[in-house]
Amino acid sequence: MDSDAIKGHLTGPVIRRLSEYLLILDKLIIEEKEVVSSRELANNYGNNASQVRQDMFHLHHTGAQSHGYETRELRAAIADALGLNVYKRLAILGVGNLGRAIAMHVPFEDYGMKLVAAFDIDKNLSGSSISGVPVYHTDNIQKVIKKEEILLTALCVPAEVAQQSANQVISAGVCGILNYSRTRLKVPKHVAVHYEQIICSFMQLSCQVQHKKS
Amino acid sequence: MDSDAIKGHLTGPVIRRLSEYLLILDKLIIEEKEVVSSRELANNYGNNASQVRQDMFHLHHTGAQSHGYETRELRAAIADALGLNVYKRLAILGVGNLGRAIAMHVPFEDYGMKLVAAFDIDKNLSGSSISGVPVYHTDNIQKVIKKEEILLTALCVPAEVAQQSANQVISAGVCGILNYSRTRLKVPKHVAVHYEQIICSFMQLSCQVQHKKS
DNA sequence: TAGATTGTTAATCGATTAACAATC
DNA sequence: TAGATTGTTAATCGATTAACAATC
Repeated sequence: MDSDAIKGHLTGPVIRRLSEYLLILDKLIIEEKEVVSSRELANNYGNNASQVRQDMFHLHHTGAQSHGYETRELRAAIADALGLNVYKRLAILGVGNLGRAIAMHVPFEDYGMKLVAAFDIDKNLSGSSISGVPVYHTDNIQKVIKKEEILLTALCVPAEVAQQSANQVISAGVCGILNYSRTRLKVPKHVAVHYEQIICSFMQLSCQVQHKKS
Repeated sequence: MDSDAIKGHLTGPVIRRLSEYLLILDKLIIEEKEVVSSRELANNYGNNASQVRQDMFHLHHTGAQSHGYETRELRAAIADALGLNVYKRLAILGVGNLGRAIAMHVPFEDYGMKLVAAFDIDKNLSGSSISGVPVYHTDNIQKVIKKEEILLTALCVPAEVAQQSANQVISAGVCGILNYSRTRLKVPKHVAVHYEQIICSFMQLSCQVQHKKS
């Protein structure tokens, strides 16, 4: 397969946009729209048609006629390029409000992931389930991660225990962490960490709003 | 004040990094570290010293001696540049798990914002409070937003009602929206929208992990 | 055919990194 | 002084935008 070679060339910004196009396409598909032009897609996303076409170019997606892209075909091409056809097994650490929100409302199955476990330090939660997934006590992190062959983890624990939790899941084989805890993590080079500092998004918004006014 | 002129020149990527530096500095300050070098800050954030110094340059922050930056001074300079000294009043729409998580765990007060209201369509929640903030029924959005002079809103409602909710808050005067609902919004030009598509962050992580392996 | 829209290259723009003299 | 580290300019790199021939 040369799709691996293609994927290897996608840069961060392109990957991000492709994933956002995917959501837009899914909405269009539900609306039974069969064809979409680069211009329409750009209007939806908020960029310009040139960039959309450039992104398709990176994707090597040539299945387009000269009157737009087939929504379903494009959806499949993007999903393939992002590797969503190879299901990734996922765990959530911390079943507070945030962990719960993610477990319950993020449609992992539609986008190449499968939530298979959740962990919490609260013993009252052990043995319960959320969104059809068992909640384990944090004592069992290593054992369950290995047994369930979990690759990705969302860290929704307090900052104080985040590094320790990260260490545990990494030593059990996790190689991708989405970090919602308000702290920077030290991890080995083979592990990818994405930081989702909610407060930083608020600051960014706040800062931009202010300029518009003045 | 020329601080406005400075702020106007900060670009998106710079603003984002500055806000992240702020969190790192706060950690260092708690640890009673009084001076930090561009190299140390870069190690914490995960970029390089050159970029850190370039960011300080954009900030016009010259208060540095030739053996590092005073953590407290730098903290203040960044907060000033980001406009965090002018408190922004904030509301959360949707008190589900996500809205609750944000209300309870995001330290707005430390970063120039003040949460003053929450809204939910569930009448059982009306009149209750969360994190010391009253929860109103969505029928009162316009009235309360105006009365409380709310500028920013976090949208934590289901996709189906997101556009409608956005319309309401915008017409009441909100000019910045942090959108956690899985949908694109159509808004007038004077309104800033930041998209936080959680599923897209997972896809990005998943995609990158895959390449590291192959 | 005329019109719409793509695929692709080239031009522009902006962001990151490197380099180094100046400073304490 | 020697060493560490900044401030700032220049060089590099990458991402976005523009342009337009090719296609249906």
